[in-house]
Amino acid sequence: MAATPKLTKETCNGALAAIRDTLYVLSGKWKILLIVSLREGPMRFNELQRGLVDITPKVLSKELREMEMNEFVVRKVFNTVPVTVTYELTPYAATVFPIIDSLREWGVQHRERIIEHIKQDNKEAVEQ
Amino acid sequence: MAATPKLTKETCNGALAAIRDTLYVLSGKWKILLIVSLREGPMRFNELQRGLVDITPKVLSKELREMEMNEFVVRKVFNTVPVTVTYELTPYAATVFPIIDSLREWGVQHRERIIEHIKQDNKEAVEQ
DNA sequence: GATACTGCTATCCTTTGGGATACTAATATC
DNA sequence: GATATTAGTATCCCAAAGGATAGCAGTATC
Repeated sequence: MAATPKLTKETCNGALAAIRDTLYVLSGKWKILLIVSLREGPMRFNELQRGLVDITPKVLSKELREMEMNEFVVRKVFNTVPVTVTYELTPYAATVFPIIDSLREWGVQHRERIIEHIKQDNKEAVEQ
Repeated sequence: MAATPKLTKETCNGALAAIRDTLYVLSGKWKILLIVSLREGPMRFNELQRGLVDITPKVLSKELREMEMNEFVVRKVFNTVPVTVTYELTPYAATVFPIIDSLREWGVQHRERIIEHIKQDNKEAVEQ
């Protein structure tokens, strides 16, 4: 685990470039959410679609194709009737878990903070 | 620091919601990059614009306004001639540093991996 | 023969994020 | 009086992301 470098103009520019790279690969509304879903295990196309309410097949298929190209998922076709296709995470996808976990943790705490704010506001409103 | 919960359907849905929240707050092309820039210290509008090449004043001003609303930055106006305005991170902004660091680290390693791939490809091409 | 299931693709359309360019007020400096 | 500086705003515009809807191939089941 690399330590956070001291922040100078140069390391800042390096950080900006690295972060741009990451955001580019994980771009779009769905890729991160798909990885989260697939952490439960391999899933079929329709399962993924039902899990992520509101994603249309067109978009789902596009995102999955991009994730295949980036070696995040492997697509496996099974000779059943009707065919089943599963998508599963690669070991490389596991390298983004730290990102996902930090996003999740922050989201949880952010929501708690918002709720606290609302409680505060209500209290102040009653006191007046 | 919360441990990563075991992944079940329920925790997965909770994770999805939390991550959606986070992505919503950090949405847009620039907010994360602005936080990275401001980690060096308070900066003025034009400094930020020059630092993030290609951001237009319209977009910069919009992003900064949203970040102010989310309590990520504080805007300070100084009575100089001409006026100077600085933006600086709040303590709350520091809570997203773990996200930023994970994005940066992944980006660095991803780039190294890509370069390795290219080297491999060249080697194989020569061997044939 | 109609319907259902799988995993998609095709077409069309809308939204919106964000870029380009120009412009403002207020003062100081040349 | 022209120009530069600050921190923006105003207006227009465009490309891309993504949603809505329909449909297809292949087989099984009712």
